[in-house]
Parts: sequence; C-alpha cells; structure tokens
Amino acid sequence: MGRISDTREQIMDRAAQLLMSRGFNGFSYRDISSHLGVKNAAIHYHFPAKTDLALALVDEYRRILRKGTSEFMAYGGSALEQLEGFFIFTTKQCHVGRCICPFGAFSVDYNELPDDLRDATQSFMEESIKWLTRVMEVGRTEGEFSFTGDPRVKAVTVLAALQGARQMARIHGIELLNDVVAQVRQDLGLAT
Amino acid sequence: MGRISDTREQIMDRAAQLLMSRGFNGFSYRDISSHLGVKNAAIHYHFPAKTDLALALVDEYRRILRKGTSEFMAYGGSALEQLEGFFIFTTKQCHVGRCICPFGAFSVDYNELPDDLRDATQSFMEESIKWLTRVMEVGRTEGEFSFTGDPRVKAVTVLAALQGARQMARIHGIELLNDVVAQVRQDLGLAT
DNA sequence: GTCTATAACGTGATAGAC
DNA sequence: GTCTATCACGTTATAGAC
Repeated sequence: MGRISDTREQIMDRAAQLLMSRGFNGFSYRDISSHLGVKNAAIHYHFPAKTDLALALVDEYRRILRKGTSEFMAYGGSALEQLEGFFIFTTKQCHVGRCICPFGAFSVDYNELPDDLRDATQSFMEESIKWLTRVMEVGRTEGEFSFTGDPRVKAVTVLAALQGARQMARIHGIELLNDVVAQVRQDLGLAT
Repeated sequence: MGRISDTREQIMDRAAQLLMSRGFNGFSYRDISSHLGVKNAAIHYHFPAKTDLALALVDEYRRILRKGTSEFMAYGGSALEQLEGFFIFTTKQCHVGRCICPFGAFSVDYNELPDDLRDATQSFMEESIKWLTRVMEVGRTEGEFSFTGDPRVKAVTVLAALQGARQMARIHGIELLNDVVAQVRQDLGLAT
C-alpha cells in the first residue's frame, strides 16, 4: 500500500494538538502515549528523541504552507482570497482547542531549544513571511489592499498581530481574535 | 527601616527575567537559587509555592503599569507621549535579554495554570487593554492618531502585534520588532 | 511494532535543625 | 532567614523480550 504507519500519524496529530495547546516544554511522551493507549516506549520507536518529533511537526506545517503557496504562485489566485483563507485557517484553528500558533509555542521555549530545531523554526518562519509578503505585494499592486510602507514589514506586522491575538484570545476570550482580524482588515482598507 | 527583604527582591528580579525568557513552566526554583547562591528551600520560604511567586510577579507588573496609567490620567500627558513611552519600554525590554512579554509567557502555559494565577493574568490584561484604549481614544480626539474603528479594538490589535513581534523577534532577529513598531506607527498615521 | 523494565535525573515541596 | 536532608513524582531515554 505504501501507506504511512497509522500510529506515527496518530502520534503526530496528538503532538501537534499538544504543542499548540501547551508549548514544546508543556507536554510529554506520556501525554501522547496515554491518549493513544500505547506505552511511552512506542513513541520513542517512531521518534527517538522529542526533538525528532518536533522537527517532524515543523516539516508537516511547512508542507501545508507550501501547498497553499505554490497553488497561489502557479494559478495567480487573488491576493484577497489568499488572505481571507489565511484568516479563516487561523480562526478555525483557534476555535478548535483554543490553540496558539506553532511559532508562538516554539518562541517561548526558543532559548532552550536544540540547534537543529531552532534552525527549522527560523527557516519556516522566513518562508511564512515571504509568502505573506508576496500576497501583500500582489494585493497592493492589484488595488485590493491599501497600506503604506514596505510589503514585507506589513506582512510581518500582520503575522505578529495574529500570533499575539491567538494567545491573548486564550486568556481573554475568543472574540478578541475576531476583533483583531477585523481591525487588520480595516488597516488594509478592506470593507468590514 | 521598613525595608523589604533584599533576598525576596532578588528572587523576584531573577524570576521575572526567567519568566520572560522561558515561560512559567520553563524555569525552576533551582534556576533561581543557584543564580543567587542560596538553596532551593530558601526560595520556598519567601514563596511557598511557585504560584505564589508568579502572583507576586503579576502584582509587580501591575503596579508599574498603574503608576504610568495614573500619571497619564492625572496630568493629562499627551497620548502620543504615552504611546512612545510604551514602545520604548517594550523595545528596551526586548533588547535586554531577548525576553518576551509576560502575557506571552503566561499564555502558552495558560491552560495548565492554577485558577488564581489565571484570574490575575486575565485581570491584568484587561487593565492593560483599558489603559491603551484610553490612550487611543484621547489620541484620536486630540488629532494625534488617525485610525478607523473602535479604539478598544485598535488598542487590542496594537498589543497583539507587539506581543507577537517580541516573540518573532527572538526567532528572527531584533530588527523585526523595530519594523513592527514602525508599521504600527504608520498605521496610526504617525510620521516615521 | 509494541511491550516491560529500568535508568538517571530534575521537579516542586516539606520537615526540622541552626 | 537560611540551612540539610528527603520525599514523591514526572521526565526523557534506553535495553532487550515478544
């Protein structure tokens, strides 16, 4: 079948959930194994060290982003559509499990992360920034968005606002994220 | 003298540093005691449980904010000055130790925090939002800022952008925070 | 591919001497 | 106010049987 191990997949699903809910240092192999009804050692078989698991998660996020990116680049989809899709993706993720963005989860523990994981996180973030920068560029050129200054800086600001909002929403309620998304749209000259 | 215990103060200083550098679950009493050259039990004397220490830290942040707030309210300082002061405070903190904002530190571990600590964090955040909302209101009325929409929503968005930027800056370099601050200023119609 | 068993260590916390 | 000593537990990780 060439099918990827089901257990491995389940481990990653649960780990992704836990990572976004508690941060990298906030969950253990036991949290995963007990949820799956297997033993701690079973996880170690698939991912010898916790770093390996985290690296696999970053890779997975990356694939998801690349998929969206390349489709956008290839077919020239509207920048507005891309941005709206990104907003929907973010708010949906936040509603299901009040989870924070993976960058946020890694950034708190960043100073203590192993080097390779730091590198992976960093280059994934760079990729995300580049993607949204392109969306901003195209959107402004096409007259869909209106903002002043460097598209890259604007993209970074939007990412930062969403990352921060997802965290604040956990403390202060989910409407906070909706509010921030609405304001970001307004700051881009979009209709509410 | 009525002077507060020096050790207690040193503990809180170090703990604040660690909290903003690693998050609530990212540091231990041992990290504090070894740095101060005392034993783990000495910390427990001043703060029986880790929660007590965290609550004290939140209270301290709160006092700092209240001081700035009340001065602003009482003497009617310019909203622009307040905002600039807030930007400077944020970037300075970030430069010294690449530390993230305390809300960010707590929010990642939020789901696992004890109830009283959650309450304290939440009401502190509400206070911060109220303060910046007032700054936004006054600033727009006085013609210092220019933005559309609800002042409170704008305030939340600015807070979220800064919180997110401080974290992203840790991963991607300190210029990222400067860039975001510049963009936030621009989005408020301020000169660069 | 999953198990049992275990190692080696760090954690928050407490009791009681000084 | 700080110490020594200790507890009970959770953590990542490994070795080896099935």
